[in-house]
Amino acid sequence: VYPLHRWQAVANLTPEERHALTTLGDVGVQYRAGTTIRREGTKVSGFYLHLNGWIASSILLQSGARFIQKVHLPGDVLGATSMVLTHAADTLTAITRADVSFVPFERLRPLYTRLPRLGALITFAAQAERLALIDALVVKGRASAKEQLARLFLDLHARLLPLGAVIDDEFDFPLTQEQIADLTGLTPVHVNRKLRELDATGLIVRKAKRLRIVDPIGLLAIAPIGTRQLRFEPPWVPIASNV
Amino acid sequence: VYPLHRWQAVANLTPEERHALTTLGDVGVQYRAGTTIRREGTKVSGFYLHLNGWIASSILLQSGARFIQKVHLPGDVLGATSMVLTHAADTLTAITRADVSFVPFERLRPLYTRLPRLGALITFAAQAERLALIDALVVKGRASAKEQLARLFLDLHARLLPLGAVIDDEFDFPLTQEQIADLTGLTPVHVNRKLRELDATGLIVRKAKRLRIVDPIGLLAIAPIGTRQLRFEPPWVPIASNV
DNA sequence: CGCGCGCTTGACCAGACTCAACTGTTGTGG
DNA sequence: CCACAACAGTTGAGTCTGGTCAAGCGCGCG
Repeated sequence: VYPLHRWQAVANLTPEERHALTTLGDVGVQYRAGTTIRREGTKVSGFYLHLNGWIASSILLQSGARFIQKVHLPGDVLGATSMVLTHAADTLTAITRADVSFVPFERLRPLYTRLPRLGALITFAAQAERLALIDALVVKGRASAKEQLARLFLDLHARLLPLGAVIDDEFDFPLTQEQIADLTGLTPVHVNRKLRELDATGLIVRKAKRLRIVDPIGLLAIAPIGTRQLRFEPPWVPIASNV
Repeated sequence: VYPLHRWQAVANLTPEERHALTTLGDVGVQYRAGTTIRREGTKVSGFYLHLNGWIASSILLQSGARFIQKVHLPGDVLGATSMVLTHAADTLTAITRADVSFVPFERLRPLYTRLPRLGALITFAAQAERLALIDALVVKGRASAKEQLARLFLDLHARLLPLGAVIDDEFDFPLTQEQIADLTGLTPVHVNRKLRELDATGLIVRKAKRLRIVDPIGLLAIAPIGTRQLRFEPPWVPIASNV
């Protein structure tokens, strides 16, 4: 089932809207770890709702290098940027075993005409993702390797929290160091060194695909940018009719 | 007047829609070069339509460093990401003398309810910007200084073209090297060296705040990523009623 | 006409990369 | 249940891209 926490964090959904969102996608499909869900450059006819697991959205450069634009978690909307294109902009790869639900683009059309609030909330989601990208860009542009890693861990922590996947500041962390490298734009070797450094400084503990944030305040002090608070029901979103 | 080319490139607007867009903003306000239009962290109540000139959207890091997230050109929508926040995410600064038209957020609400196609096109615009950010992020993450500069020039060239501001692959280029540095995440000194290198290689010519792309093919070969073609009237945008 | 900002250049430094070897872990098939 | 292959992680040595600091230059504006 598609979790609605991302939507409910920014608006009170009417039963009708909630129903429209939960029935939006096809039946869930499971992918094994390492499997490709959708490849960059293929024709696109829809996007995906993220039900379960971790999924990477990556892009290839002319040089053949790969960059992971974002690690997606349950509740996210996947591959929606490609709705302005004919061919997919990014490759979606299952990091762990993962479940997604496909949504043909056409199915959005009635949302805009019949449930304008949802149309506005789709804009909201896009803008929120855009903001996250701006932050990522700023960090990539002006922060050191260690600062980037600190931000990555805090970001994942904050996003896993509403999923109930964080216990005592510790959570499953399935990313390999190579994937962290593709995510930060660093090399695997350098990622390794800086990770051990963070570890040695007592800020984090890594063990068997789990990560524990030992010193959240210390990490926050390193992080190059603050966290953002999304606005609930902003004044441009139409008002719910039947609440 | 607010130029609609960005919108008309992706959809056939009805007269009603065109009217709604052109009457969306307040009367234009002019800012002198170097002036701040809106500062990061201040309360936001609306966004801006970009009428004229060059405008930078920048963000400060904890360290005090500045990063220019994007250079905006006429026809752009400015500061719209902050519509999901209470306080502005970015600072808008006029690079040249520039004109903008303010739009209170509330004014978008009737667009979603009464002109659902425009609601969908606002989502479209947000997704297109998001895509541009993904590309910028990928480039920042995996490209060398020279590659980044090549991409910057090609990007500006492509965006200035529909404005009629490019003559014989030459256009006004008001950015200082310090601003280019803030835009690429490099230092002004390094920007200078790489610019002269591009110049010496015969790829570009700089003179008196103008830039000429001498060897577009050569630049394209250096650029780390291709250009994207936006889809016209994608199948999720509601169909125009009275065309 | 001169002052200041933006551009240029040089010398040196450092963070991150490359290459390469080695270790530990995991999962799989005999 | 063990052997081993494959892969992830670790470590070291040397290099290079880009950063830092500092000084000089020149155009354009007041």
